[in-house]
Amino acid sequence: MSKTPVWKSIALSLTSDIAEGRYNTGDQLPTEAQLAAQHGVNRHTVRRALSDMAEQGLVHPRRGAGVFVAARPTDYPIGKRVRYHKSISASGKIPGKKILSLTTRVADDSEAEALQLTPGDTVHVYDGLSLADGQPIGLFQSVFPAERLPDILDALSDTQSVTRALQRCGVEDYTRVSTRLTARAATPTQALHLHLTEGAPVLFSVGVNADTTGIPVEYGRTVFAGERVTLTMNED
Amino acid sequence: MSKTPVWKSIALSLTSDIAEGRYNTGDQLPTEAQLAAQHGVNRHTVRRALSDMAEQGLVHPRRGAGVFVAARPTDYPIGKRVRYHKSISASGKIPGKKILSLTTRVADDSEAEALQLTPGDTVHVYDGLSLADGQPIGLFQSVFPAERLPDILDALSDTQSVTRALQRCGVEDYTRVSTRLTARAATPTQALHLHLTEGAPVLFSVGVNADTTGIPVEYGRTVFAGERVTLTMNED
DNA sequence: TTATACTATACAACTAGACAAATATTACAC
DNA sequence: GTGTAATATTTGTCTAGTTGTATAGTATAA
Repeated sequence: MSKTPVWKSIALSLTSDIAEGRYNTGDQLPTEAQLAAQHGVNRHTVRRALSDMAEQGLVHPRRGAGVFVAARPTDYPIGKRVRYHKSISASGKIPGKKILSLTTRVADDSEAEALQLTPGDTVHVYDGLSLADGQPIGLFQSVFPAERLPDILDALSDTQSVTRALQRCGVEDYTRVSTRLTARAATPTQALHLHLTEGAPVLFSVGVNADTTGIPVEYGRTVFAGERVTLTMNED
Repeated sequence: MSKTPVWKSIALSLTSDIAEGRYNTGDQLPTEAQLAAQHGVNRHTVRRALSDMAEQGLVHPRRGAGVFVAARPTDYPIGKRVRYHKSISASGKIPGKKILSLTTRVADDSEAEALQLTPGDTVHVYDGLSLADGQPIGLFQSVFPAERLPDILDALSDTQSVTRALQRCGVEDYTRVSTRLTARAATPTQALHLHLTEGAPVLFSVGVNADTTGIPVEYGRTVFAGERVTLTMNED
């Protein structure tokens, strides 16, 4: 899907550098070799970009000396509009949740490992959607050990809150043991739920919460709509 | 009557070659033409197999260069006191950094705010690439207050390490004050550096590090290759 | 008929390396 | 200091190889 040739994006980058005054008229640009290294590309690709700029009269090369800035571009590409993102706290206190399903089944391998269960143990699963101002921002799945928390599903359907449901099941307090994050492309199903186009960037988060004694009580996976969510971590 | 398509058996054959260690991560596979000749098929059939493997993240083609065996996703811990070099070595990979450019300029608004500077103050800027086993995993920009750390650029070009450069400039220790994360689509330039296709999901991270007295010393922005990086947050 | 799997060919885009030509820098004689 | 030769640096050019893409054709099974 990358229609723009590499050399063109390099030419654009250098052109905007000149336009922004990073290089002035008469200045020598970095050598072709340096530019190639900076952009992680072959020298010939840089030459292709420079020759394009030379044709436009922006730079003029001198063999043995270097490439020099000839003039300012009359018009240059301006940066794309910066989008404003809703800032969501990473602590999990997101206003508005919608229950998609509450089920009970056998734990799969990754769930068993995360919750320190033996294969074959059953788990309660909470699938849901996180909302902010009515807009979907996250699609999550919380997995709980059924033996430890037999009544968690009832508590969840009442409160819709993981924290309060756990409290009602005797887990006074819990802490986040681990969190892993990565960026992915939205699957069709995820795109549907999060009102995104297929392939849009999403934040994929996997985490485990444990009670005060260190025993895991929840294994959560969340897919955030990348364009609508910024996770903020404050260490204090 | 084997129903399995030819390209699939080729993909399986190559996959097992990789699994058996006949090709190691980072190795270049035989060229498409060679593989086509070896299997007695057309190059397009080989390409079909390779594109399937690329989708699974097993291999990573580079136009003009060849097809290379991809590395497993790298765990990248973030938290109060994480140091890139240590954390990557701990994951069994060889860490590296590549300096793209070292410059000095006036701070923009967001930088001034993050570093608690007054508008017009100058900053030193370190653009670079983070590597694990030679593969690019992150494209970063570190901004330092010039007045507080006048010699940081020399220290950086010597050590390539933010931690050691700061130490040499009198900052014995530092901690992460804040981190913000979101998912985005790779721009052409970012895709170029990180060896991704344009529009591939990337993790965008913005963070501030402060010294022991709480004064900001570094404002860092990083773009991680989503398919090669998992951020791990350890709460300690 | 229609879709599929594969073949065949051609060209574009990029990498890789080598060497030539022009220029800049340095060392040294005077 | 000045001029000159030697050396290093930088752009220009060439050849070759590799992946990406587009178009057209063929055999086969549903």
